[in-house]
Parts: sequence; structure tokens; C-alpha cells
Amino acid sequence: MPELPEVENTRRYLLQAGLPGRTFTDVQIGWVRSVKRPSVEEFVLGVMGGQVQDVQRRGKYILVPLSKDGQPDDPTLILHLGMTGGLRIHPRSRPLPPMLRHSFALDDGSELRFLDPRKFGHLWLVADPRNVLSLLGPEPLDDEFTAEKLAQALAGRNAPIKALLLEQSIVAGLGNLYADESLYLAGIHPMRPAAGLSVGEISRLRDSIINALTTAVAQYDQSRIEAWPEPPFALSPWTIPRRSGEPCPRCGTPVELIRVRGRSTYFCPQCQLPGGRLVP
DNA sequence: AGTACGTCCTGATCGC
DNA sequence: TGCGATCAGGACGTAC
Repeated sequence: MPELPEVENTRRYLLQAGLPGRTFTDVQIGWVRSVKRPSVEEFVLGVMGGQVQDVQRRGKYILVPLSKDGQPDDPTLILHLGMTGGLRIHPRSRPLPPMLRHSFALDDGSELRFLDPRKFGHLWLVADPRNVLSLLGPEPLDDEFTAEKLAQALAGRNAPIKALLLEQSIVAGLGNLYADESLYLAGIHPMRPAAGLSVGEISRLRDSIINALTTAVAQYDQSRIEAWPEPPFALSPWTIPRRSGEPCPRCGTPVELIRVRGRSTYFCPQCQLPGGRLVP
């Protein structure tokens, strides 16, 4: 379920744990299908000996630029946590956690551990990250994510707005939960055809996406500090209950569950009317 | 091109 | 109580 806030929090955890400056001394791939590019052998050889320069994020992707003896084409390690992925930096002496898929040994005796029960996480090692990230839309917490840009991306699209918010080419970083939360905050029904949204609604949706993600990042950041040296677990930094029948926190109407493109979608039938409506 | 659905995965939960 | 069926969903492939 990692979406932008969880991935951003993971990034900050890796920074705080001191990953930059460390050098990879060994790589163990426990599920070869996770490695998307290049071959598993090339991936392992490419990562080993690489010194971590930084930990960055783009959408739901974590970018780890490496330096290898000042070679001209320094590679970048890219990680995607999929649905159930998580990263930990642990001393090598610490018992292996369940569902460990990959291990990246570091030169100080610690280890970057990739946990991933469902095996939906992915790894890349590329010279140019743009090869992997080229289809991503705007970064929602950057200035580039404007209402005009969102309107442009939604123009001519008649699919349900909920479905389009899950497309990473529209906006990068939203998943099922924060898509619901953003629509709830904006007072927009998830089944509304995107092209039918007014300029005002799109502007409100853009603001709500930013609010939902910003609020969640702040909550995660605070709890990350409190939970150090482990990342926080089991936070629920959204306001729309993810359980049908629970009262809407704004109006008390029972929240409803529908399927949009096969995805569980929670919304308030009063605050998010199918025909659209101004939110107070 | 846009839209929708199946697929990969396995732990947790549901229903009989 | 036990066990098989179902659910969960990020990203991609395939089909219409």
C-alpha cells in the first residue's frame, strides 16, 4: 500500500539511518523476478562497490544514485515498493525478518533489507533514471502540479475520475487510498467522468490532493521521529473511513463502498454527490 | 487512443 | 473447529 507519503517517509528514514556515504559490499536477490533491468547478474555486479550519493523520490519510486570509482556513467538504483514492500537498515547480526526478499550488505556491517510479502516490488539499475520514469506525470508536491496541468491531463477523458487518479501519468504518487481521500476532501464523486468536472472542481481536486498528501507526510514524519530507529507502522493518515457504514466525519452519513475498475472505493454519498455540488 | 480487465503474489479474513 | 474461497491492489500486458 505504499503511496507517496509512505515512500517519502521511507526516503527520510533511509537518510536518517545514514545510507548516504555507505558502499554496497554484497547483494542477495531472493526473488529474481523483482529485478526489471538489467539482468540479475548485471544488476548485482553493478550495485556492488557502489557508494550511495543520495536518496531521492519521484512518485512512488525511490532513487539511489551510486558512485563507482568516479566512472563517467554512474548508475542509479531504483526501488519500487509495490503494494507490500518495505525497507529497513539493520545490523547484519540482527535476525532476518519474515518476508525478506533482498539484502544489500553495507560497508559498516549493516544491511539494507527489502521486505515484500506479495513480491510486487521491483528493482532497476540504470544509467539514466529517465528511462524508467519517463511516463510519470507531475510531482504533486512540486510547483509544477497546477490546476491547469491537471485539467489538461483530464481533458477528453470520460473514465471515472477515481480511475484516472490512479494513473501515474496524470499525477505521480497517488494510490487507491489517497485517491479516495483526495476526492472526499474535494467533495467529488469517484464515478464522475473526468471530462465532466468543472474548472472549479479540478482546482479543488488539485488542492485536495496536495492537502491529503501533505497532511499524511507530516503525520508520518512526526511518527517516524518518534518510532526511530524503525519506520512507523499501521498509520491511517486519511479522514474518509475505509469501512462501509462508518459515519462520514463531516456529515455523519454512512460511508459507502463501491468498485471502480476493480478497486475498493469509499466515499460519502452526501458530501460527494454523483451530479456534483459545491462544497461549503 | 481511450477504456476495461486479467495477471502477478501471499497473508489475512470470510463463510459454510 | 477447520479449511477452502475470497479479498487486497500497483503497474503492466492484452483486448476491444
